[in-house]
Amino acid sequence: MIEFRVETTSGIAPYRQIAEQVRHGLRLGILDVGDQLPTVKEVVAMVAINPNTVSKAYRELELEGLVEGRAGIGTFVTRTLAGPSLAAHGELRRTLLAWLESARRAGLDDASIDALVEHAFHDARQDGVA
Amino acid sequence: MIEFRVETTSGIAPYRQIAEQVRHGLRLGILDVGDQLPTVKEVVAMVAINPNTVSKAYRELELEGLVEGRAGIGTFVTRTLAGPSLAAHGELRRTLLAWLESARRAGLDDASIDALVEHAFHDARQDGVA
Amino acid sequence: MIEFRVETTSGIAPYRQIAEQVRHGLRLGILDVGDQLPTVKEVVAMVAINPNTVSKAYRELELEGLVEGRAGIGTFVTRTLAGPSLAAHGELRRTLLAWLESARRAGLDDASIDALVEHAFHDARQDGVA
Amino acid sequence: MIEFRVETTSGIAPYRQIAEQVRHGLRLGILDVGDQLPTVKEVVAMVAINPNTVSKAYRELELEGLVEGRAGIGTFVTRTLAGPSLAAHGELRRTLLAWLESARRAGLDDASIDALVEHAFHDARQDGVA
DNA sequence: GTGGTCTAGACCACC
DNA sequence: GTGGTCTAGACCACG
Repeated sequence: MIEFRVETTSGIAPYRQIAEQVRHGLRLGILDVGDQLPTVKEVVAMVAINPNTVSKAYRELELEGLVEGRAGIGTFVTRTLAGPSLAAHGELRRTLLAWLESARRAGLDDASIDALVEHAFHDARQDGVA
Repeated sequence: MIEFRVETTSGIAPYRQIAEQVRHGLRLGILDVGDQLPTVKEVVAMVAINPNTVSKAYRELELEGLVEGRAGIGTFVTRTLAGPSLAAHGELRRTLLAWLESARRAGLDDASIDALVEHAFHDARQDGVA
Repeated sequence: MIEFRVETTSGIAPYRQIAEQVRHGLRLGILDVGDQLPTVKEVVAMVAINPNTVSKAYRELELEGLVEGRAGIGTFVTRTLAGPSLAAHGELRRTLLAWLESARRAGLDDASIDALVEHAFHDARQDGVA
Repeated sequence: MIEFRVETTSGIAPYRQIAEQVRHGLRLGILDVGDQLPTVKEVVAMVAINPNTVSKAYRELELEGLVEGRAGIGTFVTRTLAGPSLAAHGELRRTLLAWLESARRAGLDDASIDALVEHAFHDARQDGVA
């Protein structure tokens, strides 16, 4: 069962965080077609937010055609976002974690790592576009 | 001169995006003590947002003691966030860009890369905490 | 300015009725790119429903990429659904109204006309599919 | 035997869709006094919904005095909604299908046809009322 | 003032 | 019990 976390200090609307975490799960193969999402009540118990906020996230995913709510049963995945590249994730993940470890050893804290990553990715995308 | 970008679709308040980009610049050594931030007018010309929004971002940074507004002149950096680890950034950045390149070659699109990175980092932090 | 109507007896959720009427307007050329939708408050004054219900309709349209809400200004059309067939609408509309008139003269009430239309259209779609 | 269809995406409660389709049948002469409706089990096999939902639709029709449930046997039509205009339906239907065909030839898709029909009918009723 | 979001509580439809 | 919807009231970000 996928687990949700909500950072109230991030400035990102909780319903967006929930929806994004589902999309990430679909992309990483953690969630697959037919899987059931936690019920609204279960999410509420998990992260202490209002049921309507969870419903809003699920409704948005439903409009995107990713999940389907079935009254009285729950909400289920109807489409995955995982591509053929999924097989490569394991190796990439290992390399990335190794990089993270080296950054930590070099004395970078989480905020610095975030800054470095976001900056590098932004530049790379610019290059890709150019 | 630091450049700002604002993603209106991200769901993050524009003033937060501006402030965060300044903090990143301070952390990465792109901005240093004494440097002048773009004036409100310059930012407005750069990213097409309301001047009040820019002022709000600068005010927040001033409250954090990172910058100082001098009436009629501009806003200046008073404190940096770059640590001793700054020297290691160049090498880390190169390795990270290489990783990014390998992810692209493996067929991952931006969204998948985001998902992978966020997931790996979250796990790593959990481990660190544990 | 497009006008909304909400039938509370139809069994269709009001927010769906609002959204559908906007889509129809986009399809019939009544609404075009750049046009402003009524503000939430104006709609509330028009049809006496809760502001949140209107927001829900507009948000759904925004997720579909049809409109864009700009804080402090209003909600604006960003994409039309009108196709090249738009030019033919005038003539088709006239013929359809003539048919309606003949049905009325033959003694059909609104309910019978609805039944006849829905039945004919359903059959026609089946044939089209087959 | 009348056939039912249920659109789960329409936002209309399934029990309303079933009941409405029976009323349409009564209006178009497809169902007549004495005819038996499909049993709940048959409907369930036809459209894959919960038996309770079918029962609710039949109960509503019974309250309207249109059908009568006979325990252990089935549900039977007790009143028709077809008027004297029924004789004219054939010709009207043919003309309507011809109109539909011309709309298709003009390049309109189903959604555009829906928009045009609903808009024209709404206007016509307004005129009639006025 | 406008849209965006969250909370709280309620009712309905479906299983 | 589960999701879907509406109402009411509140706060925030933006212009």
